[in-house]
Amino acid sequence: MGEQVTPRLYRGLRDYLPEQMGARLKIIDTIRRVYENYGFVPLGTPAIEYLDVLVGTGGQEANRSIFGVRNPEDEKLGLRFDLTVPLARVISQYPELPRPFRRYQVSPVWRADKPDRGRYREFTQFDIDSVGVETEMADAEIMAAMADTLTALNVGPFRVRFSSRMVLDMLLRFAEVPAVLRVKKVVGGGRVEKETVEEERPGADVFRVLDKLDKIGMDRVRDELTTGYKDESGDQVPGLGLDLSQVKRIEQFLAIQSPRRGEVLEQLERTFAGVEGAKDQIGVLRRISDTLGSLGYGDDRIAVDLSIARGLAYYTGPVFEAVLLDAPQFGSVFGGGRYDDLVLRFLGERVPATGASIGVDRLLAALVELNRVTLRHATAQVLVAVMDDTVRDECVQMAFELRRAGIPTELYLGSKGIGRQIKYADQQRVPLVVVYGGDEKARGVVVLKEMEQGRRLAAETTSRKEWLRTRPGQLEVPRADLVPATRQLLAGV
RNA sequence: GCCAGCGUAGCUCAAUUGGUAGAGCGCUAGAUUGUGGAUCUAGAGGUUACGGGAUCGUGCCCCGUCGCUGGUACCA
Repeated sequence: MGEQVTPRLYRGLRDYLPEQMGARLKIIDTIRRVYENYGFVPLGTPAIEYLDVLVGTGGQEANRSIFGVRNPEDEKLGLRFDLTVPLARVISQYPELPRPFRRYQVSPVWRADKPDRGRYREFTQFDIDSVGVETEMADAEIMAAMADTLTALNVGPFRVRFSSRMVLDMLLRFAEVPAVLRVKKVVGGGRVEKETVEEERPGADVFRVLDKLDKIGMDRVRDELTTGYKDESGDQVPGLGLDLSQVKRIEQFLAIQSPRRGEVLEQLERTFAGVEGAKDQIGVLRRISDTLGSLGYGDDRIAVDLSIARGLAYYTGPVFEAVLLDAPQFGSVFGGGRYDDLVLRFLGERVPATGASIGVDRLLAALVELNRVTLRHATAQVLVAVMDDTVRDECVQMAFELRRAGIPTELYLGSKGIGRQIKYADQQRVPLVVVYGGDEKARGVVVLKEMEQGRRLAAETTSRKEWLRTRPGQLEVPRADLVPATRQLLAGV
């Protein structure tokens, strides 16, 4: 025999054992129902794409943490890192597709990042996007679908928040932040000698810092915008070198907060009164807010939050994200926005598009933590136990009667005794067990065992004799009534 | 990527100043005359992450690799 191989999983990847997989599929079904209710149509694309399709000809795969793929022809291939780039390719490749093209797609994506709590190298995204629509009604519709999805998923209280990339661009103008910042940065440490170098950073780097506001607080944000600071571990965090008047204006902007959407927008309009183009952009947000309001999406579920700074490189208009209020540590479970440059790379033209993406795995992790999903190993509602060979044929018959009646049923195919069989059902949380042996056969009945009820009653007795005598949670029905009696019991479970 | 800590049975952990590994839970089988729980009995399961070094001798010390955890950076 050859050398044995250690069974193991590449870091950042997971198996989905039946319990988790069942819960995932349920989540996916629920989301899909909502998306189809909005009339989005399904799309599928391959996991593997040409590298230049993924990253453009610039070849920045290093900082995009793409997994490469080796093939026999030695071509430059990679695994998709999101579902939006494949969508852009499809839009460009099939001009015959109807516009607007409103599609949903649920697929795994891969990123070669450092795995972290709730962050994996393979994870599944479920996206909706509307391509070819200019109107902000499309953005409002995406947010409504986000809210409806989270409601359908029974995640508990949540908040969808939105802002706009344009608003943040205006902030740079308002605070007079230049397009290019010169940043002093310490490199090295450890075995390499430390030295200070100067680096050019885009003005939009300000947003990267603002995004940390929740996490590190205003004092630290102020430090990082100006001179930098040393954190607990002694690491020097470089500052962006802004001056105090610039920071003051940014703080003035960040102070615009209210649980009421209308109020935030009013304040913003006042603050940005002198900024060119501000009125138009704020008008877009106001129309979105009004539309949502008239549809019954109140301030409790959807809010305007100017601190959202997600994914700026790529968005060109409204941006949205959703957080679970009972599980804020999971961050944004659902996010998106408008990105009108989607197809530029392929077609050289602008095609307006807006959409959102929900992280199925992060969501499941949050729901497990919140105790809002039941992890059940079994799909069967009924286990037909087999007492011995003399009743085997009839047990097989019964199992198929139940299946043909549409009741998910497992027929016990192992070789253990009746006690083990019931334990097997117990461990997998199969709610009902059919027991049928010589006694039942002689009397023309079957025994239906309600496992959950038995579990409760078992706690009340310590004597096995008593436990066996009462046989908690069992009832006998005529053999002929198997299917209707089972159906009735399951309705009560 | 960087910093720190950790890595002993499926899980949670124990093992006195270095003297060649143990418990609970779980699992398996059985008993309680055809029933989950409780109880009782028995059993399986570990090259102490991996590789090297120092030592008469190491789970324990040193070096390296890998993995995990926390922090930090990154996150289209």
